[in-house]
Amino acid sequence: MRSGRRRGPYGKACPRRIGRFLEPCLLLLLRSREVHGYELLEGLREFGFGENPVDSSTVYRMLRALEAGGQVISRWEVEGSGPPRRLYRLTHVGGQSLNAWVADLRETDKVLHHFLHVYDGHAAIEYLSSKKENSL
Amino acid sequence: MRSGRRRGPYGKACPRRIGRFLEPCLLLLLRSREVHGYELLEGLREFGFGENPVDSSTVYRMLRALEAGGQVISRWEVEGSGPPRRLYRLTHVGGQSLNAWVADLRETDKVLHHFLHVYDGHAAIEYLSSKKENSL
DNA sequence: TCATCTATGTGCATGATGCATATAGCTGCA
DNA sequence: TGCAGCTATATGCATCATGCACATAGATGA
Repeated sequence: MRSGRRRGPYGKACPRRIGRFLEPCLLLLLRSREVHGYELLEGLREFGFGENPVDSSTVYRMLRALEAGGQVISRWEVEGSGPPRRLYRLTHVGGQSLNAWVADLRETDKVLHHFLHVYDGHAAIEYLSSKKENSL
Repeated sequence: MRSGRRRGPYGKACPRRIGRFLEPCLLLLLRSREVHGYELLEGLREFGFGENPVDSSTVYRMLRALEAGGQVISRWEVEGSGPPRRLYRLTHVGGQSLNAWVADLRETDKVLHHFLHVYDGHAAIEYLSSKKENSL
């Protein structure tokens, strides 16, 4: 019980990830070139979506939402083998959004480090030292 | 637009936090002594819930859920001034849960660092180098 | 022909969380 | 005396992110 996955809010298993982490990962993967959704599913493995894979429907829906928000633009690629692919590329707005995400994620990183620092006993909990007189 | 908060999934604003980060924070704050909910609201400011405060209802509901799961135990404190307080303390199960959370959060930390590393251009995206022949 | 892989997409359910609101005791002020 | 405000806990409702089941459809190979 509780080994990498939680007794999930989502039926069987749910990874403990950063909230909406999928969005900045897609933006980052799209930064260098045009990619289609199915290929992004593979690229996401690199960012913690390997052990806890994200569902394909979530990726496709997120891509359509990003396009609706002007962060990416898509075009159909009908040539080549297999069913047609929708190729996405990042827009200027999407690049700015990625930058904003990164700024937030650096803050998240600080918070996470502080939490682990306190857990490891290297820092006291502030409200405890300021309210020590209450119960000690 | 998009400055620390998102055009929210939640009406006005929603912080980009670690998923369910509230739970391990409460467990960590309860590790050292008995605390009541209202006091935990103040202690949470230390863990990134200062700029984007968590709603009190969320904290109280989480505490009841933790108690239902045997991770904390509560008792009423009727003495003292003000309305009665429900004092919570960590159980052994809760301590184990905290340890499991920390293990997961260290993984989250690795993923986050990798993301920022790639963003800063210090690492290539793996699926790009392995599939270069596709479009380049 | 039929299974399988690639590729995209919709419908539905659930969990996490914010907002509004309720209750109630206590404090202090006018 | 009454009322505002603080402490403290709690419920109802709405919304968003996400997983699961399922649908569609071309290509490939047995």
